[in-house]
Amino acid sequence: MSQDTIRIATWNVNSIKARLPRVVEWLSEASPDVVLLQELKCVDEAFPYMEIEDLGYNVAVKGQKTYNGVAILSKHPIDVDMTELPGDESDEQARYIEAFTAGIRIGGLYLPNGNPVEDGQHPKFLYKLGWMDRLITRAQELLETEEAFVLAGDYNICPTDDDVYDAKAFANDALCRPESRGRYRALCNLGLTDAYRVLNPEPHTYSFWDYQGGAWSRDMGVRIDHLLLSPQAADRLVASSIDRGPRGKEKASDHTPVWCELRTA
DNA sequence: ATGGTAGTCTCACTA
Repeated sequence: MSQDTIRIATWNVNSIKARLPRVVEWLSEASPDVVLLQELKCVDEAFPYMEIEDLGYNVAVKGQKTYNGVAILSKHPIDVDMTELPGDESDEQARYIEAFTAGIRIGGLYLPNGNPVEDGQHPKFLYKLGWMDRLITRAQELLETEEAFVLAGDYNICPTDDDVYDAKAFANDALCRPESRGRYRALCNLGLTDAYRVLNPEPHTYSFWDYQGGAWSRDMGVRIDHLLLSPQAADRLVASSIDRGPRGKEKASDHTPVWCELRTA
């Protein structure tokens, strides 16, 4: 007996233009229902709509020149609700897109890296923390609907020391700082579930490996790409995994896809 | 080892 499910994936591609062959290849073989992309590094008009739509996906893009940029791909129609995270009119970075598709609400996000931390007062670090506060507020609003939703993307957060290859070396990194982790925990403590971790308890499995220093071949990575599920979505969770395949290819992104599978009802 | 690599309107910045 089979049951209806949808698979939702997140992947920071580090330039959709440079990564297009890898993305087309992976979509063709993995065929997820919904895909959240980050770091497009292109404006809306430069997105390769045709190549993606030819694979059977609808596309919603929030792009930006050179930096950032997020997209939602879906085999179902996409009803876009917002293309920026509420709470700061002056924030012009393309890091958030939220839509209803495939019967579920989905927020795709590219959370600021936040380095350098310096004394904890560097503008890049403070921007990260402020952005996380706004994400917590948005999650609270979504939770009031009591509906299934997914907030997924590149969180630029290692939730615990089990999610980084060298905890000591990263102790003062914005990915691991207590201010960053505290806000991630606050988000989870609202009632959101880390889809990968709840089904995969073994420590030291990663979603990002730096291009430098042979990090991939030495498995020196961090787990920073997450799918957080509302209680109603978590009740439907049947599987979640990290697909390491794309990271080992030529001209790979430094991130690899993470996905979860939810029952549709 | 103040390095290393990749991407982008590059000689600088972001990650």
